[in-house]
Amino acid sequence: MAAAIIDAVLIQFIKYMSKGVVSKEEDYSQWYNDLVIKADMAEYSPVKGCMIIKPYGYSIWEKMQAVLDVMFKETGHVNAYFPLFIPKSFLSKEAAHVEGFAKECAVVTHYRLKNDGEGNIIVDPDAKLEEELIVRPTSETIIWNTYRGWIQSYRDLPILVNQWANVVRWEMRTRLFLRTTEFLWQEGHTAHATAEEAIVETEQMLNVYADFVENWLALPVIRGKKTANERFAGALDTYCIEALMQDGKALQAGTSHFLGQNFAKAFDVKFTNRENKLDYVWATSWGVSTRLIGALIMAHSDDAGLVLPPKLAPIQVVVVPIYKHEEELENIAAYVKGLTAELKAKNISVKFDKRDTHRPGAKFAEYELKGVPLRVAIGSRDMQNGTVELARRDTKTKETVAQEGLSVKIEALLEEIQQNIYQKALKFKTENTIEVDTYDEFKRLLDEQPGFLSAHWDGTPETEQQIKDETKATIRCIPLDNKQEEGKCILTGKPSKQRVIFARAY
RNA sequence: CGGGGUGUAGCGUAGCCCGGUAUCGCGCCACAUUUGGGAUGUGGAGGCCGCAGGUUCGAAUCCUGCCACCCCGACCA
Repeated sequence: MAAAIIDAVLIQFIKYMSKGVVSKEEDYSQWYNDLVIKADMAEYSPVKGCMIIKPYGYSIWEKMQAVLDVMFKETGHVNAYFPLFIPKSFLSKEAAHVEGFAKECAVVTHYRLKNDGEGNIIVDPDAKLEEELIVRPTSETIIWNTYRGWIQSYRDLPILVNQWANVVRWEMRTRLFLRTTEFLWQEGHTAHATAEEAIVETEQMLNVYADFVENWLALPVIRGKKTANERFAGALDTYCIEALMQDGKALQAGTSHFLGQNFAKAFDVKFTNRENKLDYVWATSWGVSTRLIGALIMAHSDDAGLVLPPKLAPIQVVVVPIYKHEEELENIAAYVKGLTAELKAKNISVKFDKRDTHRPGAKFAEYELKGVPLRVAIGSRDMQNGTVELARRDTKTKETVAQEGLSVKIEALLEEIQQNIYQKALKFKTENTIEVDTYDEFKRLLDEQPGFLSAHWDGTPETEQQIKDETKATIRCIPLDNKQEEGKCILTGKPSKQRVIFARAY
C-alpha cells in the first residue's frame, strides 16, 4: 500500500520533471518563467535583459496588434513611423521627461568599427558622433519636434498618429515579457487645439485599452488615474488600467497620458486658434506593450501550462488522430478535412496534428502546455460511432460528442470558454479586492492575502512614499468611478474623501 | 554598486574535499515493436569539464588571475 503511494508520487514527480514546469504554489515566478520557455513563447537571448520572441509567442502579439490596430483606426487614428534614434539634446528639453528616463537610456556614441591590426574589432575612436543619439525609450520628444513643422493653425488639428515600434529601457532587473530591455509596443501621440479635447482623447484611449484587455485577454481591469508620484515623466495626468495576477500582485496593463502643453512648450509647437491667438498645442500619448503577453500568461494559466482565451489563441482547435494503421488515418483525415473546412468558414483556426512521430498522449500534453482551448481526438472507435472526444483546456473536462453538428458546437464552446475564463478572473479579482481601514490590517493582508487593497489615503505624496517604503505597496490608481465617502487615512488618520487602490506590483 | 551562489553534451546533473581523460536522466539519430493520456527494446552520435596561467609524470579535481550568468537588495513613467 505504502509502496503504491510512493510509486504514484514518484510517477507524478517524473511527469513534472519531464514537463519541467514548477507548480504555481511552490514558486510563482519560477512557474511563470518555466511556462514561457516550455510553452515555446520565448527564450533568453545572448544579450542580457533581451529576449527572443518565438513564433508561438509572436503570433499572439500579431493577433493583439491586428485587433488593436482596427480599434485605433475606428477611433480615427493613422499609423506612421519615427526614427529609432533620438538626438540626446531632445530628451533634455522637457525637464520632467529627462529626469524620468535619463537613467535607463542606451546611448550611441560611434558609427564605425575598425580592425586594430591585431585581429580585434574595436570601436573606431575617429568615428565619434558630433551629438550622441539615444535609442528611444519612448518617442514624445522626436515626435513633438516633428509636429512643430506640421502644425500652424487649428485647421491642422487634431493629429491622431500611432506607431508600432520597439523601444529600449535599460532596466536593472528584467523579466520575460513583463519587463525587458527592448520591448515591442505601440505608442499613440495626438495633438489637439484644446485641453478638453485632449482629455477626451486620453480617456477614450484608456477605454479602448480596457475594452481590449477585458474582451480579448479575458482579464478584468480597474480603470483609474495615477497619483503624482506614479505619473508618467512629463504628463499632467496618467490614466491606467490595472490588472490582478494570480499571486495577488498588480500589473499595469496600459497607460494613457494627458500631457497638457508640456511637450508643445518644450518643442515650441504653437498654433493660431479660432480667435486668431497663438497658443501651445495640447497633447496625449498612450501605449500598450508585449507586457500584455505576460499578463495573459500570468492571469489564466495553471500547472499544466498556458490557458489562452480563444479570441487570442494562435490555434483555437487542435485535432489529434488516434490510429493503428495507415488506412485508419486516411479514414480519419477524410473526415477531418470536412470539419476543418467548416471551422475555417467560421473563422476558427484549426490544426490537424497527424505527425506519426509522437503518440497521442504526448500531443495531448503538448497542446495543454500551449493552452490550445479545444482538443478534438478521433480514433477508429469514434469513426464507427460517429463521435469524437472533445476536451476543453479551461476546465480540463472531456466529453464524447456526435460528429453531427460538431462545428456548431465548437463555435459555441469557444465563446463559452472565453466567457468562463473572464468570469474566473473576475471572481478572483473581486475576491481579492478588499476594503481595509487600519494600517495593521493593511500590512497583514499584504502578507497573507495579497491583492487590491482599497483604503483611505490623505492625498499626500509623503504618506504614499512612507507606505511604499514600509510595505512595498504602491497606489496603483484612483479608480475613475470612485464613490466619494468620508474616511481616515490608514497611515496618518487624516481625513480622506475617497479610497484608493493599493497593491504590490510587477 | 553591496551580499550570496553557479559555470561539466541541446537541457538538467554526478564526480571536485582525497589528481589517473567524465556519471546519470531527458532530449537527439537508426531499426523493430507500439499508438484512446507524456511508449518500450536494442544499437548509436554528441564533451577545449567557463577562459588564461601555474603546480604535477598526469588537472574537471589543487593554486592564482580573469570572464560570464543567476538570486537577494538598490532601480523600475
